[in-house]
Amino acid sequence: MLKLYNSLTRMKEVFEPLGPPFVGMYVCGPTVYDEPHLGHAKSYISFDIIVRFLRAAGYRVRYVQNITDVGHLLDNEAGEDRILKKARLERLEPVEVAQKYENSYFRSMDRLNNLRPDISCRATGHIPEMLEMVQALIEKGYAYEEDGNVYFDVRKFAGYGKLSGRTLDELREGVRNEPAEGKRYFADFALWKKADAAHLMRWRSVWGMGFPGWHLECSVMAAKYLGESIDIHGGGLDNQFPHHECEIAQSEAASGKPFVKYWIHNNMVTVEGQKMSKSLGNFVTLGTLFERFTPMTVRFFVLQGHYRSPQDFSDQALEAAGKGFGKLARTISDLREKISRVPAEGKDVPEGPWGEYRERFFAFMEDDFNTAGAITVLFDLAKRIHSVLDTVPKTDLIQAERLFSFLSEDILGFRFQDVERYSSGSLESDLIALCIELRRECREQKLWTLADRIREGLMTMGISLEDGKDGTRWRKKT
RNA sequence: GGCGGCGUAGCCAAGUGGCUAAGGCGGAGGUCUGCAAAACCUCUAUUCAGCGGUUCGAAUCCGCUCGCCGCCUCCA
Repeated sequence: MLKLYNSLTRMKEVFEPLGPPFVGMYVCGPTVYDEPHLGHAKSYISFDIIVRFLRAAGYRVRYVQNITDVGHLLDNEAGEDRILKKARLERLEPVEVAQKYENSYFRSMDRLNNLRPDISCRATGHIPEMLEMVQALIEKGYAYEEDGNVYFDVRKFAGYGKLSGRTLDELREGVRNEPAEGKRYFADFALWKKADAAHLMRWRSVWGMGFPGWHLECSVMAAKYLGESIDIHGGGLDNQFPHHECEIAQSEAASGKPFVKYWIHNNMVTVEGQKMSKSLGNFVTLGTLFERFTPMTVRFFVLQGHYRSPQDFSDQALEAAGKGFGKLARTISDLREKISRVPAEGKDVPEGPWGEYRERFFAFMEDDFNTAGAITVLFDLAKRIHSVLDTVPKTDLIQAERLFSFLSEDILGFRFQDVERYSSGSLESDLIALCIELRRECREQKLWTLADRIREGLMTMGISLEDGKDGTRWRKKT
């Protein structure tokens, strides 16, 4: 029985999808105006785990993620948005900026081994649908037009504030900026903004040339691909208000139906104890991070925390995570060597001698995706496997490999080939075999210094040697 | 200022009313080994920021204090 924390009710609830076995899940994607960073890693790994686990639990998930490639205003008076600003700075078309960073985003997500969404949809590809929703909201009396801008009238929507737990009065106290011209009420938000010719990304509408408000794309694309009521909507905690609050208002006002059954928000990251921001100069892109830590180390690190807890990225913590991950990687490597078998696709879930571990793993995952707890089961299993590696029947080891692979690769999304051997018969493996043979002869003649030089030399090339009873084995250093 | 969250060993971190407070990293000792590495075994928080309260019983609930963080119409 899967329980998950619903931000809407602020409680853990039993997961009961609207139309099992199907699950519709929408996750707010990136605004593609810059390189992906640490926050994206934590966020999208967290949601990847949710998709993977739901599938492992038997659900048929449709995972939709948007790409925000259109105009959201910066604070400045020029009315410039992030993408347009970047386009000006890099001397690119806005579409080129969006494409460039979308590519970069997916490259990084691929390296983290996050599954691609089933539908990746761009805001700019859904302008007609957005215009329809704005029109519908005006016709139903939830929105009004003022000089080419269209605003949502939050006082008409009774539930405004239910997600973030704020009342309009509380919101008013927190107001720091003067409301924009033309708004009837301070909390009203833009559905459509007019744009002059200097604004490169603009579209024709019955209210004149303009561009859509930020919140609109998610309401429209979620409805288009998942229906008016969806099971799960995910995103960063920083988007809970106002973005998701506004999505609810638009969608529910337009459809008259509940928009989302379960809201899931992941928490934020800090860097060496500080908020990550460009102004503090501690902004870490994934490209930079991957120069120092492997994507799997980052994935392991993220999963050792909980998605609803904040997480601090520090060198010390990442290094520790890398070592821990290496231990898991060696386990499956040892296991596969022992059973002379590469992992099969579509593996079964054994009920046999390892069933207890599977149950414990699932119990953690079913409790609001407690990946940290699930990983402890993996370590227990690894320890058990190593203890019995030379004593139990091969059939048991085959089952162990299937289970370990199912839990760690399929569900947690780890990828272990980094520590596996070069394919046999390759130049590398032949050369390494030669070194090992030469070292063996040195050792027979007790030429320890020379033998150690060979071992250390290989070590500096990232190859570690391990002497065992059955001879020397080697593997790529993790 | 308003709203919300967090504070668990040297580091990371799970646990949110009741057996001996998971696990990883690090550290100590041991088995194995020419030495290593890997693996395995043992040990490493009388205690969960502090103080007070509720309870037969609290890291877990309540109050206050201290510290840190997020949101308040850019942000995963």
